[in-house]
Amino acid sequence: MLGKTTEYALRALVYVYMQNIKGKRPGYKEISKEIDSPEQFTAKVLQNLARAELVSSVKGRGGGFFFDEPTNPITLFKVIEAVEGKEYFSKCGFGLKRCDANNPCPLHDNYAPVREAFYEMVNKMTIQSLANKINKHEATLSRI
Amino acid sequence: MLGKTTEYALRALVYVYMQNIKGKRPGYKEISKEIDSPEQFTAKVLQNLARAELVSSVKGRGGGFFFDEPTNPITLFKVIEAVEGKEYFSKCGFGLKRCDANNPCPLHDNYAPVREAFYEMVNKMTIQSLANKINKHEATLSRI
DNA sequence: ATATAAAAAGACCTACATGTCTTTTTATAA
DNA sequence: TTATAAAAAGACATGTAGGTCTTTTTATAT
Repeated sequence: MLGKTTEYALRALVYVYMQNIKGKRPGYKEISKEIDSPEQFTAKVLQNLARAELVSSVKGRGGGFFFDEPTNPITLFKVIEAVEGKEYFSKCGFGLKRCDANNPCPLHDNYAPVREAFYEMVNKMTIQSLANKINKHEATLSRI
Repeated sequence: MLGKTTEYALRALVYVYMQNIKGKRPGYKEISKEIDSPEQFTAKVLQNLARAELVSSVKGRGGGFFFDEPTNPITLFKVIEAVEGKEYFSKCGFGLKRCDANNPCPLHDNYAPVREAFYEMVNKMTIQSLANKINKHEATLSRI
């Protein structure tokens, strides 16, 4: 359902947060190696996330990516919105230009609750909560 | 969530079924006009659906698209599978190669029920049930 | 038989997501 | 103050979904 770019973004931010907790600021080379993503493309994705102010970065020796306020939770929704665009959760599943409760497509009534469940899930889950699961060994970031 | 190609496929099949009920076999020109999709591309999508045996066609004068056994319901799942590929409902939402209940990604537990709800929905809904909603004026096929 | 109207087929094109390479900028260590 | 290590930036390349055009095949009406 999500594009590869969004997958890289999520994995990268989770890794950055996990390293930040340890007092480190990883660079894109380290990040891409750890999350198994294309190096240069990952750098670009992180640049875009930095521009969208979802993560911070410092250039130069000892630089890297980090969260300015690690306690300020970043929902997956914010990441999806930044990468996939604002319409991701609003466009009609049947492809109609105008589709709402008043003028529904034949999928509308059944599709809406599914999309709503997805929406609520990504608004509940955060980069921090994903990282915590990994730290508690309840989940993994590795692709092996 | 679904690609444009799948949207065209669903709208086209619903239209074909609605015309079949009236004893007609619409061609791709008529279909694309009615569902507001690109003519030649719609022809291709319908050819692929015919190859996948989700719809039948006859060439030549008076030809067009139709369902061999209109009473045999076609789930949206079958259409999605044919257009998007078999992995659509199985690939990991976090991008991990191996991700299951035993070796979960940090999204897994929360993502699985959302995907399951989508899966059940598209297995319950059929081309016929969508068409019936339109015939009962409970929904519309038009993009206006 | 022939003309016609339709789908089938396949070459080609376009836009965008994905990915790579090179150069520039900048912060810090030495 | 110079060298270095890092991100930023942007040009370039590739892959794939989406879309168009032309030719071929075939069923049917005449």
